Amino acid sequence: MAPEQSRRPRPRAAADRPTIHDVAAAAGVSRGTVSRVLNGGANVSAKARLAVQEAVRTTGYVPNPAARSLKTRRAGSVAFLLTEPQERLFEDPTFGVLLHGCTKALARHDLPLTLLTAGTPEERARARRYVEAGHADGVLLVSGRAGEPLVGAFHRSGTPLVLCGRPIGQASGIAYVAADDREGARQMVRHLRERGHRRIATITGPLDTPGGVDRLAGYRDVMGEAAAPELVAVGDYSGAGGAAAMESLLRSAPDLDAVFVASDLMAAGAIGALHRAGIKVPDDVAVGGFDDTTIAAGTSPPLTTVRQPLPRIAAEMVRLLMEIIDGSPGAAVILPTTLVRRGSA
Amino acid sequence: MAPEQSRRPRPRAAADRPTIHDVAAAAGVSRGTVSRVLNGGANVSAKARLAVQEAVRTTGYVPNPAARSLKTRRAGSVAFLLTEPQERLFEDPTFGVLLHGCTKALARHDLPLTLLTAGTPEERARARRYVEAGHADGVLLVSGRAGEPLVGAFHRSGTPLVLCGRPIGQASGIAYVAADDREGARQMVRHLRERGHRRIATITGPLDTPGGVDRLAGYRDVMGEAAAPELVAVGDYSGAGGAAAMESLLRSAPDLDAVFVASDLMAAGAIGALHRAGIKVPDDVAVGGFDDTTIAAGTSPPLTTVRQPLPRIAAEMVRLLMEIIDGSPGAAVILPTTLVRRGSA
DNA sequence: CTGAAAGCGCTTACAG
DNA sequence: CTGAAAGCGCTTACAG
Repeated sequence: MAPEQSRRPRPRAAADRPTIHDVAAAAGVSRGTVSRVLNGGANVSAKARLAVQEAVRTTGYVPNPAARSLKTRRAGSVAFLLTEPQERLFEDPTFGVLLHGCTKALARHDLPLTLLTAGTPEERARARRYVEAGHADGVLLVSGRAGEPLVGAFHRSGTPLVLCGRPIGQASGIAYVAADDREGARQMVRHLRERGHRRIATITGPLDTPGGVDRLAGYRDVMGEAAAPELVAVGDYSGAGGAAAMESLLRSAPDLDAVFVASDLMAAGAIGALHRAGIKVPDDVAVGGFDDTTIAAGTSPPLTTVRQPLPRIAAEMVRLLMEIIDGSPGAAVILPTTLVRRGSA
Repeated sequence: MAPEQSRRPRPRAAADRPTIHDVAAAAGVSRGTVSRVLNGGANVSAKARLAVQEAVRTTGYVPNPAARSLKTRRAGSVAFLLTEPQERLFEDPTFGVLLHGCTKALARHDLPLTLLTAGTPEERARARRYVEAGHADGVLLVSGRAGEPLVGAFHRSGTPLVLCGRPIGQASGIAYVAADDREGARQMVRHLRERGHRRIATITGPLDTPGGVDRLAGYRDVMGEAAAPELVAVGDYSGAGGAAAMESLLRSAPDLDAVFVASDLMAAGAIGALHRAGIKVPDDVAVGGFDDTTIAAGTSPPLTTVRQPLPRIAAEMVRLLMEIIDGSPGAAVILPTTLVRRGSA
């Protein structure tokens, strides 16, 4: 343990902040009545309500969340948990958009979002301790790999949990929200075929992720027997990994005329590799991506890609989590993708 | 108010979790002794300590954070506040890296990070309410524009606060951590000059941000009288904005032979614009960026840029905030940048 | 509709 | 070194 581990913040300033007692005194009512006004105002006379509201204003009262939490047994916040080893998370705009969308959706319920990252066993233990201490009312879990231990742990402990992406290698009954990865991949590969391409390669995501598995499956659905092994390279969702996979495909299948890449970030890497090899996009090789993040508009040529409705995914994740926290059994929500045509294919 | 605003989570499962009382009973000591063991263990006999530790293990006890918080008047968490209007935040990897770095550094103090975004007045009010309710022990504030109202508000209320980037248009005495933007810009422009470029343009950040102002100042330091007005275009830190600014420069100064762009994301946009104009990078026009995020390695050609030590900035922000929470007066920390040479200049 | 009272689960002087 | 007790600031049956 590093010495800093024991450093904890000191109390804030003075305890001169007004409490519910001060408000009650100012309004000339009991603390119970103040509390009732603050919590929906059932069974409160208009006169009492007005007096309390006025007193809240004049005293500048803000309820103490810890006290409220202690009594209600609700944390009043939700954890957003990223389970990935690398910094890769922040290389790919996908996560940021999701994070932002969840933050916004939660804000409408006045719930803040606590960010937890858990790439190492130590971080996993910390995240679990945090949630199971009751610090969060529920967990939004992003990027779980096959058999992610925290998914199982939270599922078993009854922690309200919603995943982003179809769970792989987990017990059934886990709530999740995902784009229709498989159909999205089909849309892209069909598009490439309609444009006359036949030797269509693919760069997949990691095969222990739903985006890796399902987008490859969609590719195979459309390609059928044309999906030769030398046309498939496994990527890792990074830009550098996309470039490396492209170079490998160029060696294994030099006659390829198109490539479907399972993420925009990898597609940007692949386009770079094609440029360096002196291959023109889309004239020599067409490139299709997946995600439609800001990366897509920025490549040269701009990337034809499959749009995941990320803001909607985030909103649905929050909606589902709220329902589960309220006692619903959860669900799987699959959202449609759309093909976005730009210059690369 | 939307109806969902009133929806709040219900209590978690049963209150069957062990409390400090159960641990005390199991260990055969008082609750006070359990608490002392849990909080550093001063003045506790070895025997009592062992008994308590064993009891904690057998009962599976985890302290209730709300109860602890109520008593100690510490929130036990820190807010990471992003004050920007757009989704732009998540377009630029800079923020993600910072966020990740702060999360990791805080984790070493066992403090979770709560993400707050405040681009609109409504969000600002919410963020302020949140922090001033005592939900956070301090605030890490990123991307404050000149005169950002929340900076002033937190500073005045005595909330422990550390900014990322030099504050502009604020009272003095606000703690911050920043890269040496001005010197970093000088490094890049000097490099371009050493490579023989003379008509060096620049695309700045917004001029109400420190990165906008200070990197432009560094450019002017080196360029001197060669910094003609037609060589300066103001960008907005977005990829599209970088492209637009580049196109504008190409019109105002068609003879430019290099451009220093104040962020990698804008530089990527600028390179795209140059490609579309049929201008070769770096042969016709050299391009230098700023940040050294993952974007830099992904452009074609790879971007020569100025590295901001983002992980270190994050670590220093957390270190400073901890000190301020502990009662220190704060400080300004300026970290050196380094030139990273790749293919674009 | 409202007040008085109990209690959520901790921490921390205060005695001893 | 340790226990008994007070109290942090709320909410919520319970009476009335």
